[in-house]
Amino acid sequence: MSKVDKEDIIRAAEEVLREKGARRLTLDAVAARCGLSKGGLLHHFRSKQSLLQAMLESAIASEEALAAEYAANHENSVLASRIYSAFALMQDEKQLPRALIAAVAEDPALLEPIKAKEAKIRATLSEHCRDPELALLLILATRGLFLGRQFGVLDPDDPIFTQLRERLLNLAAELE
Amino acid sequence: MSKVDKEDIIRAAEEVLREKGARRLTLDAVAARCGLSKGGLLHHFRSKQSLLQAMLESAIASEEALAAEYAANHENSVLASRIYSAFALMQDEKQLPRALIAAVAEDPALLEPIKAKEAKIRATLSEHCRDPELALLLILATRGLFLGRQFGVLDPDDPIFTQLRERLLNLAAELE
DNA sequence: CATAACCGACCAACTGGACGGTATGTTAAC
DNA sequence: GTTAACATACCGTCCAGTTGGTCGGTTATG
Repeated sequence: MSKVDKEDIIRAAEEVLREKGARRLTLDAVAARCGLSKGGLLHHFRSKQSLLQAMLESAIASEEALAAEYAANHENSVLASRIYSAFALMQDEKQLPRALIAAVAEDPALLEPIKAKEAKIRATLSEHCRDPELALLLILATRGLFLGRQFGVLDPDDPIFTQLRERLLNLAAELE
Repeated sequence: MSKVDKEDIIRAAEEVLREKGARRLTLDAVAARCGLSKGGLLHHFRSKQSLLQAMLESAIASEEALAAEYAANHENSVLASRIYSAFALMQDEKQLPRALIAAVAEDPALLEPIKAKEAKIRATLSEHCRDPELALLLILATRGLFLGRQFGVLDPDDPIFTQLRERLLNLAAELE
């Protein structure tokens, strides 16, 4: 049996979440999913909350890394890098940050870190973009797509994802 | 004691949802909230799922009514009416359609009607707007705001709500 | 008109299962 | 032999849904 680490558990939790919905994201289900007993799972995460927190942090870190990578290769891309990272996160089926849904369902207070990050991004936009309001609008549209996909309201294969990705990145380029 | 009807129960459920989060949206809590026993509640809704379904339908109906009202007073406002209705729904604290969150948490399949409505709106946009892609983008930005607020990621008093509302409606007017 | 039959709205008590968390091993590495 | 990484077996709670009944009103009947 292959060793299991926290990363594996987070992946497993995301899969359970995707397949069964937030309500059925149980410790038993996650444990079973990654071939662990519940005791073993709780050895890695002391409580369900701490697992959810880790899921959120993992999602944020992924997004941050993707944005940084893009920004490193493109000048003046504060806005574009955020759009890019959101789309990249979406496409990566393995690391779907559905944690959002579960966190909101379980305890809205878990969203504090997201709220903080949100404020930071907006501050940066105000500084670097000609039209911060429009810039924010593009970010919001991206999030609309993002959440629509996470929620299953939009078909993941819908061509609008690639269409709007291009469009949004073009519009972003004009703003910075 | 005042009679209780389905509408009252849906309101009560929305209040519980807003105050305690999706995880604690229980039949007991809803029953207590509207001064009913659980048995009485289940007399009106045969199951929790059917209550959630009704909550969603109620939210959809509200949105539809608001959009229709706006469209009746404005020519060529297929897009604008949708933006208007979303903002109006947001502002109405009594009828917050948090049902979305609860539904996703409980069973993603409950979102089918929303998915269907979504497709219909997009079809209409394609027909009536000069630039359907951009129109959809505006809708998505609106939804980004909407969900951000529902999730508690955005502060309800944030001035961007009114700012972006104006901006979005102006942009919409240029498209149709 | 009286009353029996019925019905919708509602309640209190309960059941069975799910679920988060704990307590207590067991095993293997260092 | 101590610690990390698990497993097994529980416990207490919460919760959806069931059951069996009450009570007020309406309708049908004689």
